[in-house]
Amino acid sequence: MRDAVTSEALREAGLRATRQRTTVLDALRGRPDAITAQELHGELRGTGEPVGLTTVYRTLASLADAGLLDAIPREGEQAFRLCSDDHHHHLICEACNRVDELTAEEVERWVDAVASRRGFRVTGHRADIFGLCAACARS
Amino acid sequence: MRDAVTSEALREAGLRATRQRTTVLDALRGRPDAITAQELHGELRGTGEPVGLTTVYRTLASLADAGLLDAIPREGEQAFRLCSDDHHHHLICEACNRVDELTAEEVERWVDAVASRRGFRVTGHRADIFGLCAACARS
DNA sequence: CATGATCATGGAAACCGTTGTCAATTTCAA
DNA sequence: TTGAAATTGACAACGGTTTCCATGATCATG
Ligand SMILES: [Zn+2]
Ligand SMILES: [Zn+2]
Ligand SMILES: [Zn+2]
Ligand SMILES: [Zn+2]
Repeated sequence: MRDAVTSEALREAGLRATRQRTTVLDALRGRPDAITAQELHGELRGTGEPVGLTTVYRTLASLADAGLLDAIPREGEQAFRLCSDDHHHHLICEACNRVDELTAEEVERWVDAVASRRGFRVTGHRADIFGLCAACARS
Repeated sequence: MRDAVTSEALREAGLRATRQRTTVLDALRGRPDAITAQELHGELRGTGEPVGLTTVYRTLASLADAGLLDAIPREGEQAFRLCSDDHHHHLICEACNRVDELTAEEVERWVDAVASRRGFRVTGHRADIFGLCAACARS
């Protein structure tokens, strides 16, 4: 019963709780870094619960659609990370791919101010910081 | 001699001022929207100054490297737009691809505050607003 | 339990934006 | 003018992602 929460989350996302999907979602839990479909496929390949590459791609896309994952663009490919429901921004380490969530009142106010000043109808915005996390910077 | 400025800009970027490169850079002048390599290649195909697709790709990449262009990521591909030298953010219309530059003191302060608070070594940041420009919103 | 109807899986092939290859051409300093 | 070095462009290759489709799992319903 170690994946009761996982199955629940999948069902809430409107997805059947298959072995593959719970495996993918479980692999994401507690992981501080964003990971790509290919990387995840590689990691699962070794374990007793492999998941087809196509299925990993599909599952990550579905979970991101459902708002359970954030898509973190990386050089030429796309990485994913479990995220909270609420709107947030990111602190992204380019060395270890760790992603921390940030709330940013000043950014939200900036967006509103700019939009109303220029008659712009906002559908979304993005504000992320790239660099080296404390651990990576020290080495 | 209508492209004296263009040639000059190319040379400053460390690139020879060939017909193809001046054509590409001229096509970008005065254009309010970001455009992809394929789109630009298509537009130039009709004119008397066509440029090979590979060359368009290479030229846009070089100009972006030189800091003359901003790369604006679009669904699965990359669009480019002439930009100013100084650091700035973007107001991006998803309908007409118009891109306006924004300066944002609040954002810069936010980045510094977050970084110093979490011992993060910043190498870059991004803050862009997506939606519909005044013209597109009204239709 | 059947028993279909629907959804999910995964290997292989296709897709598509982009980059590499390389012979022919152009640029530019001397 | 001239030759070394840079540039061009048709074409092939690349790599992440998606599509195909035959097989297998899931889930109502009787
Ligand atoms: Zn790190
Ligand atoms: Zn925000
Ligand atoms: Zn617009
Ligand atoms: Zn900034």
